[in-house]
Amino acid sequence: MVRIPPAPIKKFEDLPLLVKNRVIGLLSNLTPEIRLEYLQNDLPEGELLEQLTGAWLYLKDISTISQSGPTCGLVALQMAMQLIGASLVAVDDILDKAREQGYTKNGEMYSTSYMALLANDLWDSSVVSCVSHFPSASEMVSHLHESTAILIPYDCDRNIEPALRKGHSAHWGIVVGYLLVDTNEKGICTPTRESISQLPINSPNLYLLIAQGKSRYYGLHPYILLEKSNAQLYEAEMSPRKRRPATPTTGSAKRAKQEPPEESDLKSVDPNEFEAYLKKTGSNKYDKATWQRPPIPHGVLQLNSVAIQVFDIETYQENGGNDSYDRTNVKLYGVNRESNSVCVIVTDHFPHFYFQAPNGFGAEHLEQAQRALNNQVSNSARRGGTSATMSQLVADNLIHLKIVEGENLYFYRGSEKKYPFLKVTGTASALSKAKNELRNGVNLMGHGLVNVGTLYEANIDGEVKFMTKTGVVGCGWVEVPIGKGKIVPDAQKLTRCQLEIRVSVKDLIIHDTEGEWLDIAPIRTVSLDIECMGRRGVFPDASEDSVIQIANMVKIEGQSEPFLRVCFVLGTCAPVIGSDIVCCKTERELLEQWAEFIRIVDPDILTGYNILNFDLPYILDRAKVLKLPQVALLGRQKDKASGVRDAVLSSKQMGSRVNKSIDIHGRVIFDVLQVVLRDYKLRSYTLNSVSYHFLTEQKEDVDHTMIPTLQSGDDQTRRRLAVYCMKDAILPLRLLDKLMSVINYMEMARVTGVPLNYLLTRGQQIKILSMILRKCKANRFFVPVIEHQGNDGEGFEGATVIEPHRGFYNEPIATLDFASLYPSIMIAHNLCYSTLIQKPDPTYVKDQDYIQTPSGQFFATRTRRRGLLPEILEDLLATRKRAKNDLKNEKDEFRKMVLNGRQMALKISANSVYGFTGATVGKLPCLEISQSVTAFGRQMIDMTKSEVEKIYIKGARDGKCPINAKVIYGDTDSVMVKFGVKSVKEAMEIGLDAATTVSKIFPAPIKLEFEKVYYPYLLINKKRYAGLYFTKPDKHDKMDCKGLETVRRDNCPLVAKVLGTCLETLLVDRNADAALNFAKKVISGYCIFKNWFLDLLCNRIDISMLIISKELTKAGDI
DNA sequence: TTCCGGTCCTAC
DNA sequence: TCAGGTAGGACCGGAA
Ligand SMILES: Nc1ccn([C@H]2C[C@H](O)[C@@H](COP(=O)(O)OP(=O)(O)OP(=O)(O)O)O2)c(=O)n1
Repeated sequence: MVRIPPAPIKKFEDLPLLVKNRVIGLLSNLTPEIRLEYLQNDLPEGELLEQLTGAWLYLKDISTISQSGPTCGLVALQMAMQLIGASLVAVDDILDKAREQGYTKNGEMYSTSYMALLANDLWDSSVVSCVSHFPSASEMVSHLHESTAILIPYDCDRNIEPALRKGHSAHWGIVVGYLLVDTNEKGICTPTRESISQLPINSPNLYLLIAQGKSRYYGLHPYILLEKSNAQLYEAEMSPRKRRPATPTTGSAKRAKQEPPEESDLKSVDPNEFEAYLKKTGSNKYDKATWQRPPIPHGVLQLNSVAIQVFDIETYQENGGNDSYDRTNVKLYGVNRESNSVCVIVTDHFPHFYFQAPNGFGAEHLEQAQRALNNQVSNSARRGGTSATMSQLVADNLIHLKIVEGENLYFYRGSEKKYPFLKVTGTASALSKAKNELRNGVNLMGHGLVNVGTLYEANIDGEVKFMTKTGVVGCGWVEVPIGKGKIVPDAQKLTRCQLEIRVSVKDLIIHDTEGEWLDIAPIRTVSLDIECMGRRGVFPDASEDSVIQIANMVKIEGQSEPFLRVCFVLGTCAPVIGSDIVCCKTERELLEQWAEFIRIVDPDILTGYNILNFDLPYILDRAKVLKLPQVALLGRQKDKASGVRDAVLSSKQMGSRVNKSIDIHGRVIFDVLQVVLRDYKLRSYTLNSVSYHFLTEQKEDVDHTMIPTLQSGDDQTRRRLAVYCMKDAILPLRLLDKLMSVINYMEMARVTGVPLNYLLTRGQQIKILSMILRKCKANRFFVPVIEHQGNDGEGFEGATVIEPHRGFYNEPIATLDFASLYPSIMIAHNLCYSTLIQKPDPTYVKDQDYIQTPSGQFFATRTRRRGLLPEILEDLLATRKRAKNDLKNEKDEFRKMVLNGRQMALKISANSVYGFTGATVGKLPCLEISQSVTAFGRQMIDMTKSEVEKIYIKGARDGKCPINAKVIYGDTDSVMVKFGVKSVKEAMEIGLDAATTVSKIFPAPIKLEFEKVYYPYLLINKKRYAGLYFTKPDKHDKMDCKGLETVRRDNCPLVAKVLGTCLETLLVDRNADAALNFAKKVISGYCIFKNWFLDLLCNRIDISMLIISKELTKAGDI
C-alpha cells in the first residue's frame, strides 16, 4: 500500500535544516535586506496562501538585482523539490537564454546565469518533468487532472515601487498548495480564494503551484505544467486531450482499509480475486488483431514482384534429407513497402574459398584433385566419429573444385595478368575440413601431396561473403521478380515471417542504393522495458526476482509516435488510456504472453535502454529458471530459441567492452545505450541523463525500493508503475528519433555494405573489409588469409606535432588544415595492396611507373593500375561530402549536431581505411601502406610550414604581410600561422590566399584548406589550447578548447566549470586579471561560487560537482 | 628529487 | 573469434 504524501503543512522555519540552509544558501547573493524581509515578513498574499496550504514562500522586492525573477523561481523550485520529494527543474529555458546572452557582464555573473548553471549542475541527475506548454491559463486548466502541479504567472511585484517595477512585470514565486488561476483586467494571472474554490478538479495530489511571469530579459514565459514525481505523468503526456474519468471515491476508502500485504504475498496473485477483478472491471479487453502486421497483398509473385529492404542476414545449414546433401542457405530478413515481414531464402549459395593453382596445374588435373580432396575430407569426417553412412558422409561433404582466374590482392606484379586459382565450394562443414586438409597437403595432381600455401578468403564470415559476392548491402533492397522464386506454404515455413520465399541467387535482383531504392521500408520497432521485483539494496537476480512488468511501445519508422502501447503487468492493473494493459495472473503467463506479443507484432528492430545487457538477458534467464521454453522463441526462425552469450569486443577505439550477444533471429537489437555509447562522449550514460541531455526530458524514475511496494499494492499502484515503465520504454524511441540513429546507421550500412547489426556489435575492420571484398570481386582479386604474426615488434611512426610556441596570442592566428589528409594521400599516391611493389624490378616496372614513398616503399602509379583503396576512399569521401553539405544547409542546432556526428562517422570510416592497413591484429595488415601514409603526412606538414614561412615574409603579397609569418603550432595536418595582422578579416584573407597557394605544391586531390581564425589564441602545450573561433570576420562562433580540462571527462565538473569561466574571461573579456582573480576567489572562497561551494561541503547537499569518474579498462586484482 | 612506466583521455 | 592507427599531456606511484 502506497501512502500518498499529504500536502505539506510547514512554515519555512519549520523546514528541515537541510532545506532551510539550502534556500538560504541559494539566496545569499541577494542583498541582506531582501533576504531578511523575505524570511521575516509575511505579506498578505502570503498569509492567504499559508491558510490554504501551510507552507509558502514569497519573494518580495528583489528587483534591485538583475534577473531576480528567475532566481526566485529557481529557489522556489529548489524548495518545491524538497517539500514534495519531487525533483523539478525548470531551468532549461533559462539556461538556454543565459547561454545565448552570455553568462557574464562586466566580469560578473548574472545571478540568473549563476543560478541556472548551479541548478542545472546540482540537479543534473534529478527528474525534470515539464509536460506541456500552454498558451493560456484557461487552456491549461482544461488539461488539469489529479496530481498535476501548475506553473502560473503570479504577480509578485504588485507591492513594489512603480519605478522599481519598471521593466519587471512579474517575478517567480511559489505556493505550495493547490490553486486556480484567474486573469485580472491587466491580463495578469493571480490566484484568488474564489478561483481556488472553483478549481475544476478535486484532487489531494495537486499541491504545487509555481508562478512565473514576464521578465525583462526573457520575455513572457508560457505557462508550464509540471507534475510531481509520483504523478501520473504519462497519461497526461500520451493523451493530453482526454480527461481522465473521475476515480470513484470508494476506491480510496477501500484501499485505506486494506492491510499491507505480507512479504510472502508479494510475488503471488490470488487467482480468485484476480478473476473477479477481470470480470468486474472488464480488463484484458485488448484486441490482439491490432498487434498484427498488415496482411500480405494478393497475387504475390504472380501479379507483383516482392521487393524488400534487408535488415538481417543469416546463413544456415539445411539438411537435404537422405537423397540430397546438406547445403548452406542464406536467409535475408526484410520488409516490403507494405510493411510485411518477408524472408527470402537463397538456396543455391555455396560458401567457397580459393587457393592458387600449383605450378603446372591444368584442367586435366581437376578430376584427380577433386577426388583426392573429397576422399581426404570424408575420411576426416569419419574420423570425427559419426553414425552417418559413408555415402551420406560423402554426399554431405561434397567438395567441388573449379579453375578461376584472379590475382592475389597483395602486390603489383607489373601487369594485369590473371593467374589460375582453384575455387573450392561446398557446405560450411566440408569447407572447414577441406581447409585443414589443404594446409596439410593434398594429392592434387596425382604425384604426391601438394602444399598449396596460402588460402584465399577462407576466413570470411558466411554472411559478409554472401553479401560481397552478390552485391547485397546492409539495409539495401532486393527483389524477387514475378514468376521467380517459390512461396513456402505456411505449414512448411522455417520462419515466422509473413512471407517466405525460396529463390535461386541468379533470380534475385539486387538493387543499387539509388533512386526509389534509397527509401526506407515501414519497419516496426518495439521498444521495451522491464521492471523486476528486486529486494532492498540488491540488484535484481534472475534466479530469484520475478519480472513484474514489461512495457512495449511499437512504432513504425517514419512516424513520430508509437501506434501501439502494450504493458504486461503481473496482477491487476487499472487501465491507462491509449494503452493495452495485459493483466497476468502469474509470471509465467506474463512472460509467455509477452513472447507471444513479440511474435505477433513481429518487430524488425528491438530497442530499449540497455536491453542488450539487462532486459533481454533477464527475460531469457528468467525463462530458463522458470522452465518456459516458449519465452525464448523470440526470433523469426521457428526452431531456434534465443540465447545469451558473453561477447567481448576490445579495440583501442572503444576500449575493451564486455557485452552480451543475443541472437534473436531476423530481428536487430538496436539498443539505444549501445548507440549512445558509440556515438557520443558523455559524462554519464544513465537513461535519465542521456534523455535530459538530448531531449531535455527526464525519465520518471521510481525509486528502486518503491517497486516492490508499488507492485504489492493494488491495481492503482501497479498502474502507476506501468505508467513509469512505459515512460522508460518510450524514451529510447524518442532518442532514436531525435538522434536520427536508424537513418544514420542505415546510411552507414549501405555505404559500407555490412548488415545493420554489425554496426552495433562490431568495429571498423569489418566495414573496411566488406568494402575491400566488394572491390576485389569487381576486379578479380583474392584476399589472402594472413596468418596472425605474433606481435612483430614495432608499430610504425605516426604524425608530426609541431613544437608549439607556447603563449597567449592577442592577435589573429590563422589555421590551415588539409581536407581528409590520410585518405587524400592514399588517393593522390595510389596507395593500395594491389599497387604495392615488393622490389621494383626493371624487367616489369620502369622508373616512371612507380613512386618511392618517403618511408621507402614502392607503389605503382595510377597510370599502371588504379588501387582499390583509393576507389573505396573516393566513395566514402563522396558520401561524406553529401553529409557535410546537408550539415551546411541545416539551420537547427540540434540537427546540426546530429548531422555533424554523421559526417564524423564517415570521416572515421575513411580514416579507418588507413588504420585498417596498420592494424597488425587485423585481417589484412599492410604496414607498408600505413607507414607510407604517415610519412607523406609528415613530409607535407613540414613542407606546408616552410612554404608558408617562405612565402609570407614581411612585405609580401603587396605589403599585406606586416611581418614574417610564423607557424606557431601544428598537429598532423594543420598549421597555426601568425601572420602578424591586426584583424580577423585580414587574417582570413591571407589565410585563404595561403591555402590556395600552398595547395598547388601538392598533387590532387590533396587540398590545404583555410578553416578558421583563432583570436585570441592561448597555446598551452601540444594538443592543449583554447581560442575564440572565427569563421566570419565580425563575430566569433564559439570558444574552442582542445585537450584542456574543460573537455576532459576525467576530472570533476567543478574544475571544468572554473577553468571554462576563467578561459571565457580571458578570451572574451580579455581580462587576465579578472580571470586570475576569479580563480583565486574560487580557491579562497570569495566569489559567488563560495556560497554553494561551502554549502556543498558543509551541508553535503550534492557532491555531483566534485565527483570524478573514469573508466576502468584493465581489470586489476580485486 | 628525478625518471619512468602505467593509466586515462584526448587530438589528430 | 573478435579487435582502425599514432602522438601526447596530466597524473600517479614506485624505483633509482
Ligand atoms: N580518428 C582519426 C582522426 C584523424 N586521423 C588521421 C587521419 C586524418 O586524415 C588526419 C587528420 O585528422 P583530421 O581530424 O584533421 O581529419 P581529416 O583531415 O581526415 O578530415 P577533415 O579535416 O576534412 O575534417 O589524422 C585518424 O587516423 N583517425
